[in-house]
Amino acid sequence: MNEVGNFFKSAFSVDNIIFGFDDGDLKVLLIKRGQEPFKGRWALPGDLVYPNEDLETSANRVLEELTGLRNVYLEQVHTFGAVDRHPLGRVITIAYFSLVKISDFNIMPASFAKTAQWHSVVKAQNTRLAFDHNIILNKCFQVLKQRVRTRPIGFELLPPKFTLTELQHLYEAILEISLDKRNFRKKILSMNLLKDLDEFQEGVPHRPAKLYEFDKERYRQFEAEGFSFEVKEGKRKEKKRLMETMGISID
Amino acid sequence: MNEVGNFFKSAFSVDNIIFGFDDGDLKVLLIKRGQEPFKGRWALPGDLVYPNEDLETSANRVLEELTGLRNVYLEQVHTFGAVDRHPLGRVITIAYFSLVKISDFNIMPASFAKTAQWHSVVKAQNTRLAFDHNIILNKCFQVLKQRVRTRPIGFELLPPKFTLTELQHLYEAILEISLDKRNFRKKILSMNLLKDLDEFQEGVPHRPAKLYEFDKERYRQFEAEGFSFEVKEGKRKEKKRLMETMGISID
DNA sequence: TCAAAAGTGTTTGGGTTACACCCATGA
DNA sequence: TCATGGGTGTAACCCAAACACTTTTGA
Repeated sequence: MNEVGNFFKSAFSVDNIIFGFDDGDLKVLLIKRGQEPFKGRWALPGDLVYPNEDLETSANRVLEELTGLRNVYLEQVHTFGAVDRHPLGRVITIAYFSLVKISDFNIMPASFAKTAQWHSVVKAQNTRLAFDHNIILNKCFQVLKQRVRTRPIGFELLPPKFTLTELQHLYEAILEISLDKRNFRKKILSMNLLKDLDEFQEGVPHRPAKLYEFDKERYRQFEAEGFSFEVKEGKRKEKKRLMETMGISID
Repeated sequence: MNEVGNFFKSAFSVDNIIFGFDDGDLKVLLIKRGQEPFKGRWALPGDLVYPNEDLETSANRVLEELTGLRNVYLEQVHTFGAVDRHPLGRVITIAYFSLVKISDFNIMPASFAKTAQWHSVVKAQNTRLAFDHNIILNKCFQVLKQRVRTRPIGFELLPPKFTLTELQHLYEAILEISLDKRNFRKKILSMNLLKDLDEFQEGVPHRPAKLYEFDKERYRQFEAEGFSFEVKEGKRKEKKRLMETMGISID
């Protein structure tokens, strides 16, 4: 058996499903494979895990090498290990997803564009990706959907300042449902996770919307309390869930 | 050693966190390690994944070799891969949890008792287990807690016929909260997942409770529909969540 | 008759849902 | 003045939560 054959006898990799939001659409960052197997196909960015590297470190490295970004939201989703998932040997892969602000990508190096490209998640799901990456993408999207209902992580995908409508469109894109504007605003604002900046959009051909900022401090506070908060007066519930549902309950 | 050789030195295993319920207490099946490292310590059952074996197959094998049981609830939870988690080399482990009926263990082989033993989950958490198994157990318990709120899987831990009180105690043990009897019964029965057997407990020193059976057929139906169901009359919600919360919302 | 657990209904409040019109801006 | 999206309130309903006494059985 040759070198490559030995190499792939048994190995593990990470794949990092990088989600972004732009143009009212949820996107995923894919890489065009330059070599076999699956040369020319789009694939999820990933790499073998280095011997001296924790899994999460590895997932972060994949992200940073590709985008230059650090300290983004990262979550382990699932490990895929079907015997035949890699044509060259036994490779299991640990899938993570990241949430990034596409606005940060303005500073991307030129070399980037050659191989990496944002794709609409829905379209990518209907494209034949390399390896078992369709399955992985589906699973990550499904977990993202669920996560967004129970934790206020949507902000990770938006620029620092955003409007409520942008936020609503984000939730609609992820959940693939439409939400009622008034109810959405009531709920989001009642969470007290947004700072009203008293600034407004500029250069829009309509009434400019108010800009908000995510209150990271308050988020950390909620995080510590498991995303629920004390109710001041009411004697009914001791704690109140922070999110849950965020609209109509369809899974 | 060269790069390739380093990659080759790694291995992956599965650990199967086997939960059971008995005596009003949530239990986990642990193994006493017979050799180094961690000789004499309690550990989660697990094994290296065979080259020609899918991960889930491997987790099922660990369960079957230990207990003889097949076709039990099994779910992948998380993959642990800290560089130093195994003293003998780089071994990442994919953690699964299983839900079994302890009543099935009456037929266990005698050899079983030597090494495997049920432990209260809470006590096990406060015991120093082998490797990073405390972390793994905690994570699995946490996921079980969450899962039990959103899917009717509690039945997997009970004998085929059970009383509503037993079911309530199960939920209380998993969620580590106390539940209101009347509200619990209302909610559980409203799900229509229980068959009233019109049978009763025997030989108990008090009024015998009615026995119920889990309606597997209806469960599969719900599963297909994503654990929500159509509401007949009401025009407010098209679909209604099946579970969620099951009591007081504390995480 | 006593202990022990089974079994059972109603009220209340908070949160989710449904729903429609006027406002501010740039073109 | 027109098009475009921004922004706002209220009523109905549903469900979670709170809560206590009677019943049945074996000892």
